[in-house]
Amino acid sequence: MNTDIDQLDQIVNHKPKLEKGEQLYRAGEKFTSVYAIRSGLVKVVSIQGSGDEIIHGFYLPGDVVGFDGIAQAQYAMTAIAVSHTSLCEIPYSELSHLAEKVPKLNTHLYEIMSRKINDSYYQAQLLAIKSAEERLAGFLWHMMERFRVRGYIYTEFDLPILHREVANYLGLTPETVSRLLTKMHKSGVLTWKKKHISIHDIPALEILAGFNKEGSCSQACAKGL
Amino acid sequence: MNTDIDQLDQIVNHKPKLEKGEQLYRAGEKFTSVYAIRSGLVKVVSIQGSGDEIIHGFYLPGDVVGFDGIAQAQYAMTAIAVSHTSLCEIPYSELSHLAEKVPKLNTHLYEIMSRKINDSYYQAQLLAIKSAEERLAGFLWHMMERFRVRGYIYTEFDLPILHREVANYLGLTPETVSRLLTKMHKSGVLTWKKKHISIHDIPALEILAGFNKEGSCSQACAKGL
DNA sequence: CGTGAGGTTGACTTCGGTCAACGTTTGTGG
DNA sequence: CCACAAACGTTGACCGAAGTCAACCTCACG
Repeated sequence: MNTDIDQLDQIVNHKPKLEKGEQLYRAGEKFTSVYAIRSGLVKVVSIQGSGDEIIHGFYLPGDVVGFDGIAQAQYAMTAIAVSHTSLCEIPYSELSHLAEKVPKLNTHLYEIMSRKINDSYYQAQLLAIKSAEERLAGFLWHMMERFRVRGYIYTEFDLPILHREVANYLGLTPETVSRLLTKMHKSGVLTWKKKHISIHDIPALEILAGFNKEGSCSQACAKGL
Repeated sequence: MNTDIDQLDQIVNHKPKLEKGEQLYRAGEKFTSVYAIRSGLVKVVSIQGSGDEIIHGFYLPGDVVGFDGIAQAQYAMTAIAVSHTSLCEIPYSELSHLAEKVPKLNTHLYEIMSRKINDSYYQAQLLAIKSAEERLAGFLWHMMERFRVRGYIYTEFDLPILHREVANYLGLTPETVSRLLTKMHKSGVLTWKKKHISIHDIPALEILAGFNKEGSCSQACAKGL
């Protein structure tokens, strides 16, 4: 077991930190590696001809980005550091070579990718859910949950992303996000000031996210991610 | 090469056909197999406590469903046959066992899963795109493209799904879908009558889907799926 | 300081959802 | 094979949630 980890360690390159706004990889570039995030925050986007971007996901420490590149041997998306970020580069050729000798690694990779598939199902669900309030509440609840399962403090955390970016991710406008945050703040559910989030009333947040009316399924589903 | 295929053939169970409406697997069930679709159409949904479903994807012959189950050793979604469907069951334990001996199989599986990840990125993009018209046009264009890359006739094809289901998938209402289809029909872009689609004006469809204003990226990206 | 990016708030508009009535197709049983 | 029912599809009138536009505020940073 430990030797497996050791072998993995040998192929990992510890990349220097990325500054805010720097690109990790660009859509269309040759696919070479996946990256494990050690600290910071990365957003994965696709960039339209008009220049604006569509945000497909935010990735926290412990997440792995770059799997979008496997299918076509080139990255399908662009990954950008949202804050100062340090990461590990894992060259794919060496990874798959190693995986041939360590079946457990394959199993693990399948799990990661399967989880990503379920993740995007969850996002699709967020977007298909009607109201803006449910989307935003659902998004914030999901972020909270991600901190929780990682064993971090989850009622208070930093989220160094702009309202504009959340709006983009949820298919809303910054104005709507702002209005909803004001509303949630006034009703004592949570506060988001200066890139810091404090959750005050988790049950209320879950109600806003629409968990109650859908029964336990949605919440349980989301929790699994 | 051929022997690899032979080995794969040995672990595949050729399931009898599924009737319309029958479930292939249910969310929460123990994960055992993935399924390759031979003919017909399968939808993958999550079912809410309220009883209604959220449709996450439609799968055509040649697609493989069931990867949602890997992450947690149980299916995260429910798969339902939309029309009479025949498929191959591929037991996952035997698949991963075989993959240990045939590295190429792993590579292939990674590609399939990576493609699925990109697929759901594309759906998220559809949902995040503002207008109902762009969503519907984008959806229809994408279906057409899927027939095209499979080498089928792609300006005429059967799509045995209800308006209600497309609406659900796109986060719209059946009424809106109906109105838009009427509009597209009148303007000579395409016709969808009796579960049969005829595309008359592909460039017009692409404009409706918003490909022009986003430059080549979105279209190229979607094509890769 | 001043400047510019981001956030907030308000007035107005619009797209698409809702509700309801009606038309059409499908499938079933007599 | 027809008749009926139920599900699906279409169309219209209306309404509300969220987008747009604009003005103003706040804060970080040079």
